[in-house]
Amino acid sequence: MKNQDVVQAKIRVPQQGRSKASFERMLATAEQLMAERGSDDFTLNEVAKVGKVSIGSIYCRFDSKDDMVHAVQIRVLHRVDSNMLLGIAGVRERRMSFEAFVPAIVDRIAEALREFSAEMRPFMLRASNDPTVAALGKGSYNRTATAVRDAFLEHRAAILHPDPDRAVDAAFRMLYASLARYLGFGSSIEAAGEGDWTLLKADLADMILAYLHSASAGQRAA
Amino acid sequence: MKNQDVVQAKIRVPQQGRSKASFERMLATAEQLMAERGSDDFTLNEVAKVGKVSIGSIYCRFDSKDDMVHAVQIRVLHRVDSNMLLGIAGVRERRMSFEAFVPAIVDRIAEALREFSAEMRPFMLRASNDPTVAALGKGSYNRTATAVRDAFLEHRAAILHPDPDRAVDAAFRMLYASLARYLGFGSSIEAAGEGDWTLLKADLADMILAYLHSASAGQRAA
Amino acid sequence: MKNQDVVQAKIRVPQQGRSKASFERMLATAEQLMAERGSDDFTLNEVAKVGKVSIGSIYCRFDSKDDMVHAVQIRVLHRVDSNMLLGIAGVRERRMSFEAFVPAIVDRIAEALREFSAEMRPFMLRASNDPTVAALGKGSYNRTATAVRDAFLEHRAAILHPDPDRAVDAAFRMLYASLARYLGFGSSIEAAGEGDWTLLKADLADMILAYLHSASAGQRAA
Amino acid sequence: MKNQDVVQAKIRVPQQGRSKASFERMLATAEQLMAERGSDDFTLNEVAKVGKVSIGSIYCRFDSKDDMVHAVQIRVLHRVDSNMLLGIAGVRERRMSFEAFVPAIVDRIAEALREFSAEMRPFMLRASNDPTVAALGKGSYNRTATAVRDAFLEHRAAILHPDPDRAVDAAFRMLYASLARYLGFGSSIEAAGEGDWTLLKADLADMILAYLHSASAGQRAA
DNA sequence: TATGAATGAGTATTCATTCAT
DNA sequence: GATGAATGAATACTCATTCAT
Repeated sequence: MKNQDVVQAKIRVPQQGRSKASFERMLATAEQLMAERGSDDFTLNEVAKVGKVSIGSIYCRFDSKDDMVHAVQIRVLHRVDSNMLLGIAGVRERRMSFEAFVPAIVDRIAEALREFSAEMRPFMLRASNDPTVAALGKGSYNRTATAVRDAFLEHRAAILHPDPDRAVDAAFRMLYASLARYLGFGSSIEAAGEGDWTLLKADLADMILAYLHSASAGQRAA
Repeated sequence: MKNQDVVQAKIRVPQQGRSKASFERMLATAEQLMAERGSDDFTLNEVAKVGKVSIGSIYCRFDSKDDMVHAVQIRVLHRVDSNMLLGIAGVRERRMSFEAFVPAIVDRIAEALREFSAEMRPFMLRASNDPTVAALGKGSYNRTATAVRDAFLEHRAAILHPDPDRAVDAAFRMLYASLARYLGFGSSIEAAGEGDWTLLKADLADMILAYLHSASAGQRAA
Repeated sequence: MKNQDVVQAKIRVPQQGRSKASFERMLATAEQLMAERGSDDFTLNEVAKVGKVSIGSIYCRFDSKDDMVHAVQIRVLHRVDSNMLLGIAGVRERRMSFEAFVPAIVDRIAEALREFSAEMRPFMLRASNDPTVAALGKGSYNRTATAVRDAFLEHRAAILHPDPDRAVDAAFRMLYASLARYLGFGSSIEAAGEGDWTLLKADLADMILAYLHSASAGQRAA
Repeated sequence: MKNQDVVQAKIRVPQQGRSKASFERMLATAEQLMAERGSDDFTLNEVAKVGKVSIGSIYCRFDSKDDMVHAVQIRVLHRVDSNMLLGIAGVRERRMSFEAFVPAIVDRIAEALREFSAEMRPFMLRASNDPTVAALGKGSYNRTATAVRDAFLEHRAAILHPDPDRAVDAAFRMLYASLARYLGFGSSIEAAGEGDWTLLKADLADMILAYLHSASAGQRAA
């Protein structure tokens, strides 16, 4: 939240029709170029040309290319967040048994990430060198993490693990890391796309279920 | 294996003392610059200056900057591989119970990656845009994966999961993804370093143990 | 004609005053540097410095140094062509006897080439390695060749050679080669400037006259 | 003659077997590379690699790359000169009528140039920027010119032109320029290779014959 | 004498950013 | 506000020449 404010302060969002339209075109074009290339190496001249806006207009809205990238990221994360949060809420509403809930929510999270993987990848890579991108990404991650935690804890009774809160967090973190890696979000990308997506989701659900069901765990924890 | 040969063909490795020393200095300098910055955006003039070699000397050894980066990666992966494989072998030799073995090997893998995380990170990021880097990284990953699989399957009797081979693969993949993410290997880096390293290792060991012990899994597999 | 279009497509010609002026300065500077050196080995930094434009401005107009060279060539050839074609038309209008016409047109062609020899030389040399330069040069050559042929064939009655069309072509080719060589257009340049220009023109006129007047020729033709 | 001496002073020609062989290999390799590329843009590293000599050896023999190019040129011109002079002598010995002699000597000169066109072209182009190359070329040209003049003047009686010496010079110059241009020796190369070689030779012979036979010429001379 | 590794000035080209219109 | 031409620092790469061994 706070981060978005920091970023938005550097961006001049127009209210009027014509300006608004060209502002949207800038952001959409930059997003498209990044998604196509899988990285942030687009030039502002490309945005100007493809988006039919002038370089000057871009600098009229943003103080720098970095600010533009951040604005695009915010745009993308808005979509990711609503898709993700709505999806999680949808699963929650189905009021399934824990054994049915786990694969369902794993699937929901996996599909939400997959749907936006092309748009998110450039930011994942950039995050290592750009603290603002990292912070914005972390914000989105946290929103999802919270929603997932709440959904899991509705099934607190079914979780045999001695420390349910911590176990749910660990499970989500593992889930997110595994999905992100498969989707090629930069990490150890060499293995991206390897294996079968459906099997991956099944295995991850199995793991989470086994982990949260296991009563013996936690003994070894520090 | 084959990939390393392909790459090494593009590099002229000197045998004699003086040349060898300056060749090493080039690679060490490039590695250092990349590790410091966390990315591959160093310039050859920097390498020349810091490493006290001339631009010409660099081009005497490598056909391009890309080839130099690949040579650095090979150098790093050699160290990673020996550390990792020796570590895994060391754990195997201790002939522990499965319950002791799992945290031990998790710890070993985690520490091997952590030791080289600064050196590996730039290549993880570059892999998305450079197929050679991706292939070299995959080679290293596969060598570790094989050693880990073999070590786990020595405990085949303790694995209740209906398909031990697949389960071990899935567990390793999950483990690697989680560690890589924590170490900031590009993937969803926004969460890198979050949480406690010791706790993470414990949780991952718990998950793997619970997963491989669980007999009910696999029912959902395709 | 077509070649010029192809080349001009790669060049962004400004229309407005200020831009136009700096664009002209680039071309004029490049032309001047080439003419001074007698070859195409100028650098873009020289053009930038001497022409008081920035490197970036140059790349704003041309995609590459090659494209700039081609643009300069087109500029030079425009001047050569108009001078040449007007000169030939001027000779034609004087409606002289064939014996007066031949030295007159030889002189006209010779002087047109001589006037632009410094500007043309760099392109003559570059033509061997640059197909676009060769094609542009050929275009200009052909325009002159056609005009010359037409002018000679107005005197068809005076040409005793059994195949007037072929003879006129051969005569023009010989004339062009001899003048180009004298002017140092690369060919066997070692002899450039040797002898007297006025005498050369007289001798060439004599040769052409003798050749076109000779009725016995062509017997040996294949 | 004098020029060759000047050049040879900068070259250290070895006398002993092994050195001599590698010296020859340098020159032959450089010549081959130039003939293949049609220009002088080879690198000394290429000569070292292809010719299996070391860079150091090259600089042991020559003070600079330029000196090496000049040595190659001398080597080529030796071959051109002997071929040309022997050919001309051969034609002379056949003691033909003037009408048979002219096409015969034109053919001889044309074929001699054609045989060595690939080897000579790089030097023709370089002559514009390298006075030594120009001077060496001029020496060779002059040796041929003298031999040709002498051969023609054996037929002095058949030459009706009022100034036979000057006419023969002019005819040779025109002949050489036309052949050089056809063979692509840099000059107005755009037209190189255009038309038919056999027809070109026939036309040139016709022109020379007509010119030397014509009694009316010279009236217009200054 | 022979070797070939090392040198480094020099080149074309890119691109975020500025600013006159 | 809007435009897009202009800027110029920065970068990968070349190659004749030197010199330690």
